This record gives sequence, C-alpha cells and structure tokens, in this order.
Amino acid sequence: MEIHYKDKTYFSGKDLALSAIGGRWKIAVIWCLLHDSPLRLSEIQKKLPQANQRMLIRQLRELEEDKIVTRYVYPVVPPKVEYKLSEIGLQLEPVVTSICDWGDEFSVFVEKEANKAPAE
Amino acid sequence: MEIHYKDKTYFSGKDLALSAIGGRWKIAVIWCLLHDSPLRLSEIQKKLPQANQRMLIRQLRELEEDKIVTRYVYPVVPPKVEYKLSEIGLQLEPVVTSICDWGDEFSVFVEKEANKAPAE
DNA sequence: ACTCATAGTGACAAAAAAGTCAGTATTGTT
DNA sequence: AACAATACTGACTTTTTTGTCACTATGAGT
Repeated sequence: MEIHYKDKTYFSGKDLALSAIGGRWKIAVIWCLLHDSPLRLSEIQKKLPQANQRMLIRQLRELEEDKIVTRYVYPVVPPKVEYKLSEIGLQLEPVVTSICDWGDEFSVFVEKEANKAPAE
Repeated sequence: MEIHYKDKTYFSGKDLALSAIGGRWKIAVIWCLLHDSPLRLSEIQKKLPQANQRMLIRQLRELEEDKIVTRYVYPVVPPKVEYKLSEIGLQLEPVVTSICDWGDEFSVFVEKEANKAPAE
C-alpha cells in the first residue's frame, strides 16, 4: 500500500499525514482556523505571536499546496487575503483535539514529575 | 499558562505535546507499541525497516526521557531489553488513531487529486 | 512627494534533526 | 581462538527546517 506524493513514497496514511501536518506551526495554524475562520494573515499573526511572518506564510503555503487550507485573495488595495480550512482540512479536528487533550494531560504529568524530583 | 520543561518554555499543552511526539519515528514507534507490547529493539526494527537502528534508539531514548515509554533491561547475555508504553504513553492512543484515520482519508483524497489533474 | 497598511518574496545563516559507519561488551557455541 | 547475538555509543556528515533581514507592490490619505 504505497502512496506516491510530491516525489516521495509513503508506506502508510500515517506517514503521509505526518508529512502534511508536521511543520513547526501547522497544527497551531489549523487550530486557529478550526476555532475562527476565515482568518487573514495579520489575524493569524496576532494569535501566534511566537511565529514570525515568514514562517507563517511558509506553513500556509504548504498547507495550501496540500489542499488542507484554501486561500482567497480579494483584489483590493491594501491586499486582503483570507485563509480557511478545506473539507479535508476540517477533518483534522479530531487530530488537533486529541493532541490538545493529551498535551494538557502530559503537562499536568510533567508538572507533577518536576515537583516529585526537585533536581537542580 | 506557561510550561517549563527541559530548558524550554511552552505556551500550551499542544506545543508541549508536539515537542514530545514530533520526532521522525516517534508516532510509528508508539503505534507499534500500542499494537504489540512489550517489544524488543530488534522487533521494532523488523516492524519499521525504513528506520535505521541508530534513529530508533534515539527516538526510544527521547520517549523514555519523557516517560512515554518504559525500558526494561534483563541482566542476561546477549542483552535483552524490552520497551512498552507507560500510562501516559498509552493515553496517546486517540492521537495515533486519529492521525491514522485522517491519513487514510488524506491518501484517498491525494489519489483522487492525482487522477483529476494528470500533470507531468 | 511621502507615508501607511497588507501580504508577500529572495537570499542567506543558524540550528536542529536525521542518517551513516565503525566500534564496544558479554558469554555461549563451534 | 574465532564468531555469533543483542543492544547499544561515538563521531561525524548531510539534509531539512527554522529564523532573520531586507526588499516589493499598490492606492489612499495627508
């Protein structure tokens, strides 16, 4: 069950999924768009102040290439561009939710471990 | 709601989660251990032939550091070491499952798109 | 004529991740 | 004495990913 996509070979849906959503800010961007949509670049930037503009644009471009995110350009000046999740993008909701849920549990766990072992 | 862990600062459980499960082979290793446990290194290697031994060991070490995977060393010769998911590791099941599910849908989607646009 | 806002791009540097190859330890078997 | 099996480690190199900085375009408002 080999999948060929963008000059690479994947051996399972899971592998392909990871290559599509694996960027540093992708899950965060998708999370934003699941909660609030459509969003303009400047709005995403406000929601993710740790990421710099260049990176966000790159992540959005890749998500767009993979048809996970759709980009609407309004022909106005100054430019206005809106991003939203495609149909397949919206289906990432369980992925994002389960990661958030586990992450919250894990951060509680990590917190507990830190108190347990008061090293350094 | 800042989380400090291993000299880094995370701004949400999601960020922390991604740093813990974000390695190239981590989801794959966790997937193996969810389906079949405990496993020895040599068994994981057989299940993930694309990964080389050094990488698997590194990913396992990191998962162990984060207490997602537990490592049992039997004091025998030749060495015998078994890996299994910890309690918090087992809780990754919904994450792995949702990624696999979405990945399968995405690979169908990608397949369809490829047929739709017979470029190159 | 100048400035502002928005959404970019290009070229490059730095850092992180992944991959490669050779080598180690132990004890039983041949 | 040499070899096999297992689970590693060290020292690198290569590749990939991130991050930074400077720069562009357009029309409105001053």
